[in-house]
Amino acid sequence: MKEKYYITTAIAYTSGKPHIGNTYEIVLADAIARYKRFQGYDVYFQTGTDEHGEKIEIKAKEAGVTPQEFVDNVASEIKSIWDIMNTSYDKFVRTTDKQHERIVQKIFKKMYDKGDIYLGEYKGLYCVPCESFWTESQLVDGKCPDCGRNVELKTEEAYFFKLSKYQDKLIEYIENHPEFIQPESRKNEMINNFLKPGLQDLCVSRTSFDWGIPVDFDKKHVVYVWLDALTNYITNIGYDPDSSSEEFNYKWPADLHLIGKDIIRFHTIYWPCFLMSLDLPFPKQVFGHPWLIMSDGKMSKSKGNVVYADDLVNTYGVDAVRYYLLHEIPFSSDGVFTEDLLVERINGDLVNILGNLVNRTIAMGQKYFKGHIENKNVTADLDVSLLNLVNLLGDKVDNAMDKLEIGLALDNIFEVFRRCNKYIDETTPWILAKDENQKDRLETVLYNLVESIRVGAIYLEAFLPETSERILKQLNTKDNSKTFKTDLVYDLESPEILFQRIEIEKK
RNA sequence: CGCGGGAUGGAGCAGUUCGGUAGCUCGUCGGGCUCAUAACCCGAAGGUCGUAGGUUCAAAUCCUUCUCCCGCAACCA
Repeated sequence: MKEKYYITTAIAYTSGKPHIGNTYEIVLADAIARYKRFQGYDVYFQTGTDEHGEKIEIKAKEAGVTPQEFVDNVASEIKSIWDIMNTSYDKFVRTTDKQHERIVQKIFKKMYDKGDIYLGEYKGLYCVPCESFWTESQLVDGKCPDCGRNVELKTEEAYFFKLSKYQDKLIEYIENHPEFIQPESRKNEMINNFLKPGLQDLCVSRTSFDWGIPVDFDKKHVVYVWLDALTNYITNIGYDPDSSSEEFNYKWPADLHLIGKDIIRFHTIYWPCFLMSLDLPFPKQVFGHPWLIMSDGKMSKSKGNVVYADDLVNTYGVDAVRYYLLHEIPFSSDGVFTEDLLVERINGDLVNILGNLVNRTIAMGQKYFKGHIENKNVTADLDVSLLNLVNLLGDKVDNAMDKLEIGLALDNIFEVFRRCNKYIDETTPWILAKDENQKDRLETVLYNLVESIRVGAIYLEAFLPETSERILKQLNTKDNSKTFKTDLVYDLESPEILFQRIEIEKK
């Protein structure tokens, strides 16, 4: 029986089209999900959209459509970008799904009955013309950051969740489970900034707008933000406060919540407290990934430096963009995006190292043996270091992926391709080809190359699925073993360019 | 003194847990090769490892000072 692995992305807020930075998360999750499947796990990979809230209500009004029409449009746009990126999610969930709404209402009721949710008053600094609440720190010179006018203290009836009730248990859990929050530096932020000073109770309903899930026993309230959004991780796999499904018991707890570093607080404080209230176990790990930023800082519409994934894919191809995202963004600090760097990675790694290697190897196979390659076992000492490297690849990539070091995993795979290029120079097949007595040695050399490339391509699947498939198709093999085999027989297809060089003037 | 992370050849990074020849990718320069997408392979130059001090036979690595950069500091997702 395969072990299950439940991975999620955060659900994307449907306020507009996601840019390349927002797209990073789904690609990262996809690489992890694909790799886990490759390792034999029974993977369930969930993503989706967060569709309620005042901001959406306003945007819809501006666009002259109903909120539902608005989110339908944006959700399908988001889904299409996830598909363009060739991501292998198992389920795309939406917070406007009827099933989700019904269970959220039951969860709210259960927490209320238990005494974890109570009716209180939300006090905030309110800007009347903008109809918005602000916090002290958001104000600019004590005035509304949007319109610059004065704000007033306003109170609104609201339901609150008793975060304070659970904070001690949460601190204890986080201290005892260092792997829970990744990267670890984020753990300190949570403990020092929020948990140690003491948690304030969280506002979980609003009466000032309508676009949300109604509180069924108090209809003028809608469920506010996090209780609606975070619960998507359980409502879509069969959780029910009365009786959860077998599917739920199998899948929960999630193995990994992959989220942006900006919402770590909600996932490592609010979410565990909600789960304690429902007597459910915590997700095993929450990874707050860094961002892809532009050379002049964070991507934003006001800066006019926004880049979209679909545009890049149209120009450079899906695997080139995936490679860039997965390779260039470090584990714990932000990665920078420039088109020059993207082109450099494409030409340097995908074209020169990988594409050219596959091309020259297959071309030689065709030229010298009409594509038919067997292992003639005429070995030499210098073969050993290539074969060793290939056979160590699995451990290295497993290791890197366990630590969520995706860029390192890719480096390990490319190390094999680099080594293959070197092996060609070491063995000089074109010289062997001139000597009829060396024919079997030549075929052995080509076999070693083809087989090494095959293993590399097998490992590439999680990261560059399309490229992996194209390589294996050119090698014309169905064998998917993860180590160097000595007894395969190849009938190579004709060589085909994997990645086209990007000429500088083209950009 | 709010909390935390970081500063390593031209660029981007690894190495710091358990002190002992400073490593990788790109770039530059020189050479080799010609199977291949002017790709590939080899070699060289280039670093006071932010600053000042301390511990030690020995410090990028341990301790302390200072400087600079970044993240977080609660109901916006």
